[in-house]
Amino acid sequence: MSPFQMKFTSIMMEMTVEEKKIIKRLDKCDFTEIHKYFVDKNEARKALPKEEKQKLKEEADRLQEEFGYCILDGHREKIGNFKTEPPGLFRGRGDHPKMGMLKKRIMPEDVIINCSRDSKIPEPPPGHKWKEVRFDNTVTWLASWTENIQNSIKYIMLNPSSKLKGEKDWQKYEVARRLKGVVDKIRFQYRFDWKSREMRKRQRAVALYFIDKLALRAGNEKEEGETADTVGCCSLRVEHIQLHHELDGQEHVVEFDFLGKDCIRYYNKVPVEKPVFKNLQLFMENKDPGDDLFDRLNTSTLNKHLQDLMDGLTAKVFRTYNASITLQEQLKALTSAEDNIAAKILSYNRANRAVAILCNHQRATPKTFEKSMQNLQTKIDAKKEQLAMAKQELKRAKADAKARKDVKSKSNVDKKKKLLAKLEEQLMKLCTQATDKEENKQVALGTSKLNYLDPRISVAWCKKFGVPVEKIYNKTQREKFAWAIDMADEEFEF
DNA sequence: CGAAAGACTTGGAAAAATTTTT
DNA sequence: AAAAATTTTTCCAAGTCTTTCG
Repeated sequence: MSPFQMKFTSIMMEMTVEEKKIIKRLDKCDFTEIHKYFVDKNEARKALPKEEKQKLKEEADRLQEEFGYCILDGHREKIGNFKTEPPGLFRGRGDHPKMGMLKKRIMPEDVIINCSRDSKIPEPPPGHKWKEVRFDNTVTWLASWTENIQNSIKYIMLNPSSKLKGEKDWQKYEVARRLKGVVDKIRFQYRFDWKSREMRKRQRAVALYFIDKLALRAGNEKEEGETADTVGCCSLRVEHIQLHHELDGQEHVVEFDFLGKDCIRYYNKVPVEKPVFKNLQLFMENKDPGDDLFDRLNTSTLNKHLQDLMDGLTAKVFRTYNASITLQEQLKALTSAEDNIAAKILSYNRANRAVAILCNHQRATPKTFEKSMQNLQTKIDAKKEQLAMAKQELKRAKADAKARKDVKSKSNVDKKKKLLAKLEEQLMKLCTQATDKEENKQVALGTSKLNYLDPRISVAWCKKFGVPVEKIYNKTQREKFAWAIDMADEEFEF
């Protein structure tokens, strides 16, 4: 049974009286034919002749050109998502209570346009009207509508390459850099608060320790039954941790096991400082598994406290700070100036990976992983064979040169030496690739690279070690991080 | 004040595009 | 030139945090 056959009430509601006469139970329906119809349609599109595909692409480009840009403060800026989302079945992630509900088509009558008073106001499609046209320059969105599944607002906003988003991004990292200046004090403070007479403070201090040490998310409370059951730091429940006085030779170990954002599992066994352990025991006393671990704490009181410690400080700043500082430290520790470019890039990826692991950015093992690993191994074996051959040839050439002592045979030795060196370098590169791939099997690097790592750290590293920025950031990423590429020299320090 | 609404950032998977291999 | 592998882009949410409302 497909996941969607679980939840059909919203579809039943959309059916006409006539349809309801024919279809009484959706779970008894056979959908294989309609499924096949869409699969075939997809195939047909793929099999289209070249010219037809070209035409389709041109049409898409035309749409992008006409609707994909706006003028902000006199500059033409790219829009991130310039189309509304099409109707369809809501999937959601993990065990979502609303899975399979019908997502309705967005009509012009649902859409609010936000633009300048003196701009050319976009025309609604013929025969339609916008819900509203407003001129609010205190917000950044260009259009919005309310989506019918969660009843939340969706927005049309600018692309990350825009000046507006770039400046916001820069600000974000500047806040994180300010945290660097006060983090020692804050750490001292929360250690002190572990002993507070007030339970409220103790919980806050332990939670903050987790957020800082383990890069947990804040964990806002969620409306039950509206979304999948996931948690962050403040919303952890007793059932999500287990205490071990001693485990695998370590003392005071906390075993975390819970579903975080997007239902990604967080599993970790962490030795903690003794007062934390004692406090956790206290927090768990006389509670059921389903009870809140931090019953005297929520994200808004935590953030209020953080605001008092530093202007602009919130829980997520710790994630940004710890991610960026980790990248910087790891790059420093792993990079050697005398390495070749491939080895330096491996070092970069490893530093990036350390951050992704800290932030728990996981991915499913790619479907083709095993095979592609095997292919790589085959290449390595072939290269090794070539190398062995080249070694023999060099040996022979040397013997030959020794016997004949002429110019020609000497230059032949040089040639063989060069070949050998080239093959060795190629083998090294392949092995490096294999290592990188294996270590990256279940780690997703993209999110940290895009959202947590101050791009100036990477740019400075590139400049310092002579690695072209294109090796680290692709075109889109370079556009997003244009501000940093512009700004950072090799001396930049986070 | 707490709850709801609003605005904006962060997230992995799937689709599409591009590159490499056969 | 087709197929396979890899990289990039799109998709569609799901979080965080701020503002507004009752």
